Amino acid sequence: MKIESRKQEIITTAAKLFKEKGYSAVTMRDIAKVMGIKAASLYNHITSKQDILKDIIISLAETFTDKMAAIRNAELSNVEKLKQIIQLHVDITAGNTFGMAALNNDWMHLEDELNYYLELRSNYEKNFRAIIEEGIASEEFSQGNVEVMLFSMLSTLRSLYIWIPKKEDVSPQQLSKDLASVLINGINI
Amino acid sequence: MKIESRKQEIITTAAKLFKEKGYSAVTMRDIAKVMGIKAASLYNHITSKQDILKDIIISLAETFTDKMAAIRNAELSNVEKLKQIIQLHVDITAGNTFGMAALNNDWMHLEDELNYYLELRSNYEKNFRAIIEEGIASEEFSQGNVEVMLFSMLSTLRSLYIWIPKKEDVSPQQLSKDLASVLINGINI
DNA sequence: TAATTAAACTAACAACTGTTAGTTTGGTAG
DNA sequence: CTACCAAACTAACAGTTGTTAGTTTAATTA
Repeated sequence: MKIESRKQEIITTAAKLFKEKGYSAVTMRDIAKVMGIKAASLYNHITSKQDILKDIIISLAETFTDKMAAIRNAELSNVEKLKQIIQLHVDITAGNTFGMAALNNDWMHLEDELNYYLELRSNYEKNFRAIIEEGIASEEFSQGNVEVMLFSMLSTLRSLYIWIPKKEDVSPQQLSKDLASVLINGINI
Repeated sequence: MKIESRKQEIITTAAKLFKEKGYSAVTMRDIAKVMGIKAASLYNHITSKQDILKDIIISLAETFTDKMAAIRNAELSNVEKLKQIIQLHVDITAGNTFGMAALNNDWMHLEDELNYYLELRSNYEKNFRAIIEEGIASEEFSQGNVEVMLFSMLSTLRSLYIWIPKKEDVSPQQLSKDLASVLINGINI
């Protein structure tokens, strides 16, 4: 269906603009202008501005939730699980920095799906926390403030959308490796 | 001057709303409603919406720039400098989570002062990077990807405004300590 | 008491917002 | 050749936006 691909073009364009200025500051006329058409023409393909935001955010959030569940249930050491989480973030973000910006900055503008999104995020964080706790229990990780560990790693991974576009020369593979090194071993000698 | 304190009330209220929905989604009528007055009355105290944003962001950015310069030039080990940077972020953020949210999320909506802000931020990052590089040269820090180290620490520190309000029971002192431990030593055994 | 003044008010503006309705265009399939 | 249809268009809407102008209120000062 051609309508699908045109719709996708609109969503991609919108995500790019949302990253620059945020959902609220982007008008339908802005999106249309970038695409070289009039705002009213957008409605041949999408149903509303809100619908664009939902399409960008929910699919990403569901992907994270699904992959996290797979990692959590895998037969792996907790160190290995952590490395897979890092790779998950790097891979998804490298493939869609614009969408990740919206996920991080514009989720509060979701209307119907806000609670659903919050559930997904809460579920994700719970699994992340559990992996850290299990890693401490198995003496893979040091005893320390679990919340600070979680917060620090999650902040870094969630900020990748800012950083990756500035370092296009770095491969996702190398970045994952370096990130794992810093997040797990710190920076001391 | 009473006008100053009333102006400050407006700025604080605005910052609170900016944190929730972002600068663009907050209207002058929103701010006025929270203060129990009409939107037009705000203009007895402030000159424009843009002026509120500038007041919130620039003062914070200048504080960071000044304190960073002081730390950089201090007679301290690089480990100690890093710990002071961490404490700087924790202290300022704990004292003004709303303003820090605007600093992080709404800087792109600055008009006249956008370039000035970008210079301050660039200067800040340059000093931060230099401390890491000097720490590696003096063998205080491990050899590793400097950009990833910088990015990871900065992402964590910049996200504090999200995290601190959720953990009101933790003292800034304790948080700085735990953060330093995780950022420097990582989470491994 | 009279004058001053900080800080609120009402009313209005021009521009912009997301969205709808109905129409035109140009290429493709029967 | 005709019918169809995706995808653009023009025109318009009702509501919201930041902001200005001029006015009222209530407390303080001279």
